[in-house]
Amino acid sequence: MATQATTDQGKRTRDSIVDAAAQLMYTNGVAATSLDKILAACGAGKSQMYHYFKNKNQMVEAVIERYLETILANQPQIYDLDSWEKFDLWVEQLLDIQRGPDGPIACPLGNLAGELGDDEKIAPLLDKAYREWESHLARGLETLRDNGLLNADADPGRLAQSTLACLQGGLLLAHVRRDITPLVDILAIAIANLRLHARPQA
Amino acid sequence: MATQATTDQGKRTRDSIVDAAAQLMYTNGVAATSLDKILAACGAGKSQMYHYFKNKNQMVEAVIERYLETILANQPQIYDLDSWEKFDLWVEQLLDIQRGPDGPIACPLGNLAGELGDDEKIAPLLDKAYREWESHLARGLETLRDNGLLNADADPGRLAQSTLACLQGGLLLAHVRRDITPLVDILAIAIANLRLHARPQA
DNA sequence: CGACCGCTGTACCGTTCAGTACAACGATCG
DNA sequence: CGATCGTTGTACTGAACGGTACAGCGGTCG
Repeated sequence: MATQATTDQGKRTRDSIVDAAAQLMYTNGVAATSLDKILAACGAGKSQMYHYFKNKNQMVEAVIERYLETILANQPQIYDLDSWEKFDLWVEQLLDIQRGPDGPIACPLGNLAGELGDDEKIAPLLDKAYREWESHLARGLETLRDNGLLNADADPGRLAQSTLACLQGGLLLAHVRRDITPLVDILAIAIANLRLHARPQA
Repeated sequence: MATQATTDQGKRTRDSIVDAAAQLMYTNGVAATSLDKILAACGAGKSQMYHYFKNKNQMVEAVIERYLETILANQPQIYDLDSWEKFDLWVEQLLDIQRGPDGPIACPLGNLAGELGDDEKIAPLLDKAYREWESHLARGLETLRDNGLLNADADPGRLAQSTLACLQGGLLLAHVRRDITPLVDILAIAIANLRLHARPQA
């Protein structure tokens, strides 16, 4: 039980289960997403699901990983933050996604954080996912600092944390409000706050 | 069915049901909070619950109202924002709550927004609650503007929205992380952003 | 005092849930 | 060709779910 997929066929099956679960849980929440609905959505059977996952909780863990992968894949600019202009581009990339046809979309990690933030097992995994996300921002800021674009006494980790918090709040409010204005505004604030620590150029 | 409470006894019963539901739903999420658990927690019977509420969904609506009331009651300073110092006090009040024994606590509205943000019935109610919360901040900023402390061209509504977004993001991250640092930092950013629009004093 | 009505207790219903049991498929490899 | 093993289909279980039915309580007021 809870075996790892070894064949290509198995990997495909496992992946399609996680995909279906990720989509349904994003839209309806974890508790409201039954295993039967997931399996119906991807055409798999229950024995397959319990072949790859010990239980529903372990599937949620896989879904969290999937969320993080998707999030980072949707903002490739985050891997290339070596100038202030790149940070602007990163923000533009985020906003472009939100301006897409699916309207303002929430952060799937944030959704889970709301529902499962007090779950002793899940909360640390969400924290871990957020930290990885944040680490890419921190690395960008370190690059800026190393290139003399950021003050030496600025704390990249803490600035990255604040920037992520801004993003989360903006996404949450934009989603509930069905309007990206709060996200646009708060990202501008986040970037302006970062630039407060810009090193004056010679 | 779904009658309004008329006697004091009835009001007490209804209140205790909403209280129990609010607490359990905050901790475990809406879907994971069964009616039986709620009723067991407050000692009421099922007939009582269905006497005051049409169904579980309508109870969630009552819980949202309760959340807003509790939130505002916990930050009375929000009703008295007529100087920049009062904004600082408001932030201090928020942080004091978070430094309390229950550790970093999430925003109950934010929790529901994560789980039910795509629910056609619930999302507008959350939006409405957030707007009322935000309106108190906006009114404070308008007061500042009328008193010549805020630039005339600043938009109190939009600034209030950004401030609330900061607060939400900070609360979310602080809760998942079990550390209020992100909240402290982002509230400082939020206030600094507001003060950017302070009118230079003569 | 008796009819009314807001309130309460309890037993019950059909459905859905997470999880289990178990047999069988099909490719690979000795 | 037959054993093995990753994989899959189907049928099932006991518990928990939201919601209903209905009788009975206990004040108030005509």
